[in-house]
Amino acid sequence: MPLIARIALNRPLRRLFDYIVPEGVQLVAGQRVRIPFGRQQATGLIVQTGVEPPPGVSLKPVFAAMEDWPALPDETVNLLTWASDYYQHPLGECLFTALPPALRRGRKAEEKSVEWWVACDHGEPLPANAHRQKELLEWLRQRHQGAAGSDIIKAGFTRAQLRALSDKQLVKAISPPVPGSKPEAPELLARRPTLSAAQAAAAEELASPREGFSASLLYGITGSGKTEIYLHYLKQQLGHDDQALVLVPEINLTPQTVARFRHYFGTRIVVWHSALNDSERLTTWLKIREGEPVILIGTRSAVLLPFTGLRTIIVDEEHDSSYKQGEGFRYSGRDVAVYRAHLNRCPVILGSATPSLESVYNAEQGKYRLVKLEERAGNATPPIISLLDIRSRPLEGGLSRPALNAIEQTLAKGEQALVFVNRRGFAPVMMCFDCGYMVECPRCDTRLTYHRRDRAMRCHHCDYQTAATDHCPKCQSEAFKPVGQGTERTEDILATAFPDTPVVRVDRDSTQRKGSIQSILNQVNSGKPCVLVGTQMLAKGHDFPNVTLVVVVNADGGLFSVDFRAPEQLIQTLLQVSGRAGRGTKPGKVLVQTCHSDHPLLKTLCEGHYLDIAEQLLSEREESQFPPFRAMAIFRAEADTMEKSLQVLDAIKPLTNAPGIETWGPLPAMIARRADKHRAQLILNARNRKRLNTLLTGVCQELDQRKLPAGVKWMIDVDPQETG
DNA sequence: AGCACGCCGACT
DNA sequence: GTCGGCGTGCTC
Repeated sequence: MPLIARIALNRPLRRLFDYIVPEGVQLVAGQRVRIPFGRQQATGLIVQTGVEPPPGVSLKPVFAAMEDWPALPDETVNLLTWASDYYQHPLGECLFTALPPALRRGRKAEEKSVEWWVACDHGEPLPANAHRQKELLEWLRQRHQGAAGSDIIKAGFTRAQLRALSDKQLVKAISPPVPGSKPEAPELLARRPTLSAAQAAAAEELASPREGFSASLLYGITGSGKTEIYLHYLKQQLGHDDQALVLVPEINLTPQTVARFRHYFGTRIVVWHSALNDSERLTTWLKIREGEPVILIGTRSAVLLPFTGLRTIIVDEEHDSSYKQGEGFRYSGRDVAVYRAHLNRCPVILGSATPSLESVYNAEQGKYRLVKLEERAGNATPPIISLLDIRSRPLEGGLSRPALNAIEQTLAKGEQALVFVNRRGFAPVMMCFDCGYMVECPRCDTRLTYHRRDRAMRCHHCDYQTAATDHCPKCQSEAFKPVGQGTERTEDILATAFPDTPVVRVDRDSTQRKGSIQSILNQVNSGKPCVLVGTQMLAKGHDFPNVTLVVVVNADGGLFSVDFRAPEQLIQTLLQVSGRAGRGTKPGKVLVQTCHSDHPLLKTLCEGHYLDIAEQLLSEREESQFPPFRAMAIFRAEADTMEKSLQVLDAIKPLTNAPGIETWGPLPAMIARRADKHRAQLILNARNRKRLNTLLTGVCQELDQRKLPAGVKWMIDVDPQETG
């Protein structure tokens, strides 16, 4: 009786495949194998061995194991098996997300051997005109250990120069020195962040890894210094052989953040984010897999890496919606982190100034330990927030007279102002003032956004873009102008109003070039009066000590949205951006322009205590039976016609008919057509999460067997972030 | 996802 | 008469 192994492939198939384990081959769960699949070859991951062979299928044998060790340790296989079930995503695709791209594609699990060059003592003389070769030789001599070929190129030399030196036997390639983790300097190891009394008290309340699993919600107001607490915690609690994971939103993973951690932990800090190339990913992945005691700072996908000695997880800005993957394997990095801490019997710390309602609720339920830090570090005091009703006030570039006056006064005092344009709902579009036409995307149900810098109109939902025109494309009228607040227009108005002051725009367009964010930060950190204009990006993380005024151009975008999360997100954004004011010694002021100054949500915002607002929002969620009081999942469908999408969801709807589960829809998505796909959704709202999960598993099984109309793609989104 | 098999339109 | 379009079905 041959041994049978059950294998997962990186394919969108909700099933596994069985293979014969050849005589003399040892296979364990998590191991990578080469297998025949149809008439191709594929890389598979062993899920189970010693299974009953399925009746009536002739099995093929595994070609070979790709390593004699499991690429994924049991812990990681267990984590992803859970996640596959929880998020209803095929196991194979889930498991493969824990591999670096190189290993997914079937490459060997070893680093490409680096060519290492050293200078020789003797060799042929250099010609007098070979200046660069001479410089390269000098450069290499300086580094007595030698240098990797790639570093030589990075230093500005060329392959040809290296080759020329090699031909003259002035340099030679040797095997690279063993990197070996050299111990950090004792003085670095001894560094400790200095904590205020309030910070120390909060740090004290966090559970130690020795206590096994615990989840702490660190509620620390903006500017309270949560990072110092993380650093202190890791210094205090992490053993020398332990691994730790620090999750951050993509936008927060800046060189400054990493440098701050490196100051205390040196080379123990490694990073994981979308900008790494394949070989950097492989190198870091191998470190993690080999159990090197690193502290990994990473974005969402870092939570899936094959750690073997994980003893602490920190999720910074845990409320950030970018922790939820929006396509494919739609997991929440934060929620997976909590489950992983559970698996590892280790602590997880969720930090935020504006925690998600889910986490606040879990704290109330006693599932999370609530640790509060309500004092700003240093002498800073929380900013004063006030509403500025702009009904029937003339606006210039979105700014009212009182707001402009406040900016003027701030600048006159030698301080800095920040103008926040909440783009959600207010992007500049080109409109004809004669016929009312607004330029639409040909592939989506969206309006094109006007970008003045390059006179282009772009769709923010697909990659469509076109040149802006002077006339209305419909009626040829010349009364064709951008309307709505964009950062560029606001920037213009401010530049005109304050001609002697630098106006700095911070958004995706202005920071795309490498290093430009740094020059912006340098300008701001110089402390000289200036006005910062920007979107989301300004709300995150950065410390601008001389900013004492924040103006929110329009707060109303999220007030009346159909999305049940909109009010929470609005408040979080407003408080995060407010937190940019008064972080130094001078007090901060926040002006929120709105047409609804009597709106209860905005009124509570001014009273400023986030947990009270969260309480209010939670009672609204309870009343309308939304998460976290109910478990939610969405079936999404997309096809070349809306009819097909709706038809598939109509077919799914009766399958979801179960006690304790409400089904809403199907309805076209808020943006019904996106990149020429017509999208619809069916919302499931369940009293019990386990029952919902069981139901979804059954529905998926049924749908996999049914023949559905061609060309329709359906997917499940568990704990959706967006219900539009 | 790939990839092959299969059945209908414009070409050497 | 064939080359090739992408619809449908299968992969242990």
